[in-house]
Amino acid sequence: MTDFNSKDAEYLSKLQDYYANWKSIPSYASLCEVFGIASKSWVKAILTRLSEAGFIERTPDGIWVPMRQFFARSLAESAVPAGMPVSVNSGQGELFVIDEMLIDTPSKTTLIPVKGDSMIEAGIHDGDVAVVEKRMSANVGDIVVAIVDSEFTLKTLDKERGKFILRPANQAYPVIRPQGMLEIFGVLVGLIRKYRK
Amino acid sequence: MTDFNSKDAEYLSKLQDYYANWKSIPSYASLCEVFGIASKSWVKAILTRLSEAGFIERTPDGIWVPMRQFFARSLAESAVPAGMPVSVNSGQGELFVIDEMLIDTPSKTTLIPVKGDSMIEAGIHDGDVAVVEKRMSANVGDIVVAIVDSEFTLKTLDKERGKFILRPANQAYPVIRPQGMLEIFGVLVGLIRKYRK
DNA sequence: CACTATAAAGAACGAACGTTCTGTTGTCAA
DNA sequence: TTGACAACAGAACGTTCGTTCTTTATAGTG
Repeated sequence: MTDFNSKDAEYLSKLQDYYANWKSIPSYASLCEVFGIASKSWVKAILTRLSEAGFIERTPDGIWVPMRQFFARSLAESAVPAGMPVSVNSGQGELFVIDEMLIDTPSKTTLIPVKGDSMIEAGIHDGDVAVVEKRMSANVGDIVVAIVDSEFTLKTLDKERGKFILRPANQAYPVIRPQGMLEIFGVLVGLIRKYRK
Repeated sequence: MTDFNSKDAEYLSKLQDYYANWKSIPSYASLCEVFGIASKSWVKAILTRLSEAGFIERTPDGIWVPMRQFFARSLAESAVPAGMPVSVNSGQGELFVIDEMLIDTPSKTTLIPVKGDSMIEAGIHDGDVAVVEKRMSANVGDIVVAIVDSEFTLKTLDKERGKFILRPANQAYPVIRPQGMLEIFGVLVGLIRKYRK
């Protein structure tokens, strides 16, 4: 048994595509097709290495399922894809979310914890989890996740004298008028909140 | 093959208990234990009747999974249990929610669509889905689902001169001072919102 | 008492699955 | 040229699963 290597990174990528919208439980035979190989035993060897590297794990049923960090490398550090059961650490306890509506474009949807209360008047609180669909463009009035000073910020998209601005839903926060191009990460499509017990 | 009968209602009840916090995929052999019988073929006959009655269905993998109305009879019409993958029709699209933290007491947790804006200052909007843990009692400061005039209402629990009152988070709504016993349905433990696309 | 429907047990069988072991390439360095 | 190793392919085996068929026990009814 060898270690995780560059070849395994290819298989990891294929497995990510598979898990992004899996409709059936993976078996070694079906994963042969996913990997494009013919050997069940080699599939097992690959999966074993991927699990030793911490990307997947086995349920008590023996089913290979992805772990939290499975998709982490391809996304921002705080973002986790929806469209499949993933765990998001939002304060205490874990929250699992599957959104059927989002399954169509699963890799485009991420969950991002909300920090601060700049959108509190829109009912979006500190600690809420935002369900965000990754898109480059948005419409005026949409609540968007924009990248300002290389940080995520959640604001309402608006237009002022022909230029896009980011409007907070909190009087205490200033309107953001970005110089040049406005970099939009995605559009808010859902929200999840958790009350402490 | 006979129709759904009273005996099947017993099995339905046992199946509800099983699905409330299933940790493994059901097989005919494992469901023998759930039902307390020894015959796989009879398990299949039972499941077939339950599916014809609309309580469960089979996935393309052949796995028996509960349908939406599976738990409906034991709960209020608008309430659906969390703790397992269920579908909640909240406006457009379906929303699937599993909450690991709630799995411990799954049958006690329900999802209830929020109507009205009496809690809007607490960031709870019309159309949001409230995750409610069914409890008879609550603490002052908790947001509770109470039954007032045989209707669900979501308010903050407070105390005034030794008596419990229900305080809305909206100036336009009055404080509710129930006569006699205050009937509490449950405590708000989570919130889910969905923005139209 | 005989008859019949219901409720369940149990055997039998093939297909699918996971696991292990052995065999076959291809590559690369010594 | 040979040896070693990585990257697979494929056979073999035991187990589990779902399905179907047959048989048995129980309860009710005329």
